[in-house]
Amino acid sequence: MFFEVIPTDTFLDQNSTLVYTSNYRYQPGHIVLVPLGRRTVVGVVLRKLPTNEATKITFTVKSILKLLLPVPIPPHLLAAIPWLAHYYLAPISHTANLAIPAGLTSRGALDCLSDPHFASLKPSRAETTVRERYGLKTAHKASPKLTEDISGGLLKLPLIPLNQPQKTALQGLEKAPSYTRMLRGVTGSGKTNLYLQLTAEALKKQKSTILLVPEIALTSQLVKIFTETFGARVLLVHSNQTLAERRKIWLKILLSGQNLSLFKPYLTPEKSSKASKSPKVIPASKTATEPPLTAKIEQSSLFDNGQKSAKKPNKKPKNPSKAQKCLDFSDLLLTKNGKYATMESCTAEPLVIIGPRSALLTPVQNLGQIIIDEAHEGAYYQENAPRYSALRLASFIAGKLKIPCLLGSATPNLVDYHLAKTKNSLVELTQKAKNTAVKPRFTIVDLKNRDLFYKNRYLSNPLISAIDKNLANHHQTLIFHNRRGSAPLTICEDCGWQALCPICYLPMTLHADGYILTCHICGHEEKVPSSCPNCHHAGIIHKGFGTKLLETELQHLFPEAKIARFDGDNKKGGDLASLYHEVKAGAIDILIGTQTLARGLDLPHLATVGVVQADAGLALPDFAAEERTFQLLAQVFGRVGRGHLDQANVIIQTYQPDHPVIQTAIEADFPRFADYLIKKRRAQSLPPFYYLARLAITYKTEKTTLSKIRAAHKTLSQIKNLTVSPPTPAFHERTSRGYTWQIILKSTSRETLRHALTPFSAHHIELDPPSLL
DNA sequence: AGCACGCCGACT
DNA sequence: GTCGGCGTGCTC
Repeated sequence: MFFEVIPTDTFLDQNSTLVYTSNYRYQPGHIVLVPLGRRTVVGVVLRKLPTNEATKITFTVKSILKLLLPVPIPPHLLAAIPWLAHYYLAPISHTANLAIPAGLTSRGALDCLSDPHFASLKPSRAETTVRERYGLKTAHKASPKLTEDISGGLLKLPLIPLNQPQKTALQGLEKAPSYTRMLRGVTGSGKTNLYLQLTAEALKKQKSTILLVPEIALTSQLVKIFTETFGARVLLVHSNQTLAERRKIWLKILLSGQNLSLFKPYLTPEKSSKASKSPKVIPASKTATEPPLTAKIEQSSLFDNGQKSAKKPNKKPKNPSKAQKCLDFSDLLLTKNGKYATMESCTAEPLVIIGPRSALLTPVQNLGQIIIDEAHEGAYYQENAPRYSALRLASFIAGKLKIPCLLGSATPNLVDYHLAKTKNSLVELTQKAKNTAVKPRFTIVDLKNRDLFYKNRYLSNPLISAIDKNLANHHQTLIFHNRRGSAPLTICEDCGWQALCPICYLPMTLHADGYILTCHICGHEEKVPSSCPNCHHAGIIHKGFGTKLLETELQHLFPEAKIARFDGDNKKGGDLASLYHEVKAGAIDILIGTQTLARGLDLPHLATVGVVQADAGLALPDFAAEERTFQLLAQVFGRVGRGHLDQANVIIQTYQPDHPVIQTAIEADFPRFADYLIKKRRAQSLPPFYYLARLAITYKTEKTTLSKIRAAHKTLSQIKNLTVSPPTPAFHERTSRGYTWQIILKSTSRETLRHALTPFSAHHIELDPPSLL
């Protein structure tokens, strides 16, 4: 039999899959080990080749070496691999990596042999089953409990009853004509409540839910309430987990509700009528001719408890049967009595999986719905290859499984909003659930009017007065500024030398505590030079200002105040949680923060929000700058006026008081903002009216880069229905990999873009970039 | 990723 | 003349 296999960790282009042979009945979705060139890589079985295609094979076919996991990944996940590769013009071997368990890369495959969660699937002498090993209850216990649960005591906490607008919204969502629908609900309108309701309903139907969140923060109310409501059914996936932990969860999801008796058919090789007709076949034993790596893998079966001692490097496998024994799962499933541990009585146990982008690619068997919270968040877009949007992937999966995919946000991305609206799948929740909420009083301070800044150059007089007042009343003030560190630029006054990161060639940010320059891209650190490395002049100066500088200024202005800074710099310290507790308890007077702080914190003692420069984000040369500024401001403003205090005010410092983004953000009028932006986008031929793509070409030398990009430009310019920008140096023009130039492409047809870019698939291609920076 | 193949620059 | 740099292409 011949199988089409998607190899991982290779640079095969677009849709190249490879053909391998085996006598075992592999299923689509099986994760296997295959020889590739001189290497051994992990691959995913896409399908068994039909005989008519198999007979056409002219090349020599190698054998699949081993089955790595007994259960194939679910069909929707398998289908996502070629779909992503096609939709985003990414190498299929890269998209395949997304669907296999964390850390199970070709390089890591050997390590996995010693990973207990992979290796020790073998039962002990006792009658252990795979399910028990993973703490999965067998159905005869779990199943009846579940039904009771839903009608009565399933939920650990009762659901909060929906109010009328929420009920109406729920009905609206049910009526939505497309699988993907959007819930635009203002802060406090009770989106979470709807998510809980939908999840409970899915559980009732024995269906699992994937709930995507931008990131799992310690402070996340959403995670807390879901765990409290659904108990052990909730599985969290997050980046703080070790590879082994994530793999364990991945496996738990895969095996949850699996009927293990299904494995039986392919445990036995087909009583093969000898190697079939035309194609030349290298049997598994022969492929392991030379390298020690192959020999190692062949000898140590994944299911031999990973005893490394059993391996003798350099020793060649003795016979084919030994190698093929890897496929024999009988010891995995055999009980002491020599019977197959059949799981026929098992029913699928529905789960609630909560996690970031990657949680979408967990192997859920009985998926009933996908919910994406804060669907506008940039975290749903994967920045590194393969670049993709979790929203689009979720839509694909939803369509494939004919299940709903719900996008929830107060300030959705324009493209998604427009799409939902035109597809009649937009439901809006415009009322706050609690009527205790107060509308904050907004004060706009024009940064051009320097009379308002005589007390401090960064903080206006009204803002300083407000802080004074709050200190007297033991209320909190939040100072928002979306720039970390002390100063973003360090330059030589004399010769113009600039402190650049030696790796990224981008300006480094001064962190005045410790007097260190840090690259916010790669994390590189170095000391501030005492004199200019270029001209030896002593006049090194720092320009611009960040949160650390504001902290110093505020401490000078209010020496008695307790000040805390929340930004990416103290995030990893782990003290964020304790800091948050202090803040919540009211022990902190002034909070300074970047967007890290803007996200969903509930601050009961907060009376004033001060935005240091509201238009800072608008200056960026990027088509998405306006919507990101609106989203950020809406979030920041939303921190105050939640009904804890009877007074709330927001002070906005800006150079552009009349800018539509600032105006609509103050009025919390998303529809009007969307209307303004959609007109602009139409006029400028930008998304959602045009599709965008970015082609970036990198070479060692500037000369090569230029000649290649010019050639690309010439070719692309000849294509109809395609707008091609002149070649420009990329934002990160110079990196350690070389020089990068780019071309921006626009078209009303995504297909045209894909076609045009296919010949350049070896380069960096980004389709639907959320930003052009 | 690795590895082979092939095309231009400084050397015994 | 060749040794060897890296830029390019291939892996069922």
